[in-house]
Amino acid sequence: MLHQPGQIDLMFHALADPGRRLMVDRLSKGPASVSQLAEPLDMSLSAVVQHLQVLEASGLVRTEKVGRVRTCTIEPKALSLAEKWISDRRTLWERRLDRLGEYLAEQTNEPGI
Amino acid sequence: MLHQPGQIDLMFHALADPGRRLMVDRLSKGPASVSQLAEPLDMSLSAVVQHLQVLEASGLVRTEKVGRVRTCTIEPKALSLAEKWISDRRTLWERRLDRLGEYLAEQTNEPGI
DNA sequence: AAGAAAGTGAAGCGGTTGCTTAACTAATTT
DNA sequence: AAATTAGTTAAGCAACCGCTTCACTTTCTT
Repeated sequence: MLHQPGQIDLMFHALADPGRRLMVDRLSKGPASVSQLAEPLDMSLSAVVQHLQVLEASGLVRTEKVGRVRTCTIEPKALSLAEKWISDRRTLWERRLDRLGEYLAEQTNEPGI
Repeated sequence: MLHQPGQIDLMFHALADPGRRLMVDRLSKGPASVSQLAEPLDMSLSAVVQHLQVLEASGLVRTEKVGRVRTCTIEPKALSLAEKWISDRRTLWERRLDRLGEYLAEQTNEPGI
């Protein structure tokens, strides 16, 4: 997956919509056609196609059309990328907290107190 | 169609904006005041405050005002929650892929072929 | 060949978002 | 006490989003 600038923007934008997250959730359980994706989604098929375009543009979902049915699958590498963005920030903060804890422990164990 | 958004909705909505992600990024390096958050952000202080409200409502950022300065910190537990949402879906898919691989290997090693 | 199924594209509409400016409060400096 | 700093709130506006309907194509099924 080529990591062009803006993919993170596209992915987080794509994940911001509850309907699209529901589609990702469905696809995490296995491939599905557009109609299958639409089925639990109280909206028109057309709306689902539009959401799908957003997901595909973000790289989170890959689709292939065979005959008249388009089959959709999630792209785990793209999911990892979003996951990593969050994880990187979280661990940076937690490392900072750890250093602070060590420093405080050091201070209170100082012999001169 | 107004449905009560849960924390996951609020968090992914909050993370969808590049400016807010930049604020989270800044806060991952340590606490900051509102003005410090605004400094690299080519927009008015007022706009930054509004972004901050979105981040705080989502639980991703905690703030505390002392005197006239409000200090902001990120909430790693909230970050983990978003991280876990993605991770859960990704690993579900990857486990599925693994099972499929095992099945295929079994089939091609079948003696009767 | 006729009809149904699966999806696509365009136009349009109302609600939401991100931003601005301006007027304001409260805390700190001078 | 006056000025400055730090932030807050409200009003308003342009752009964007999610959705609908309708017209359409392509691919199966009968």
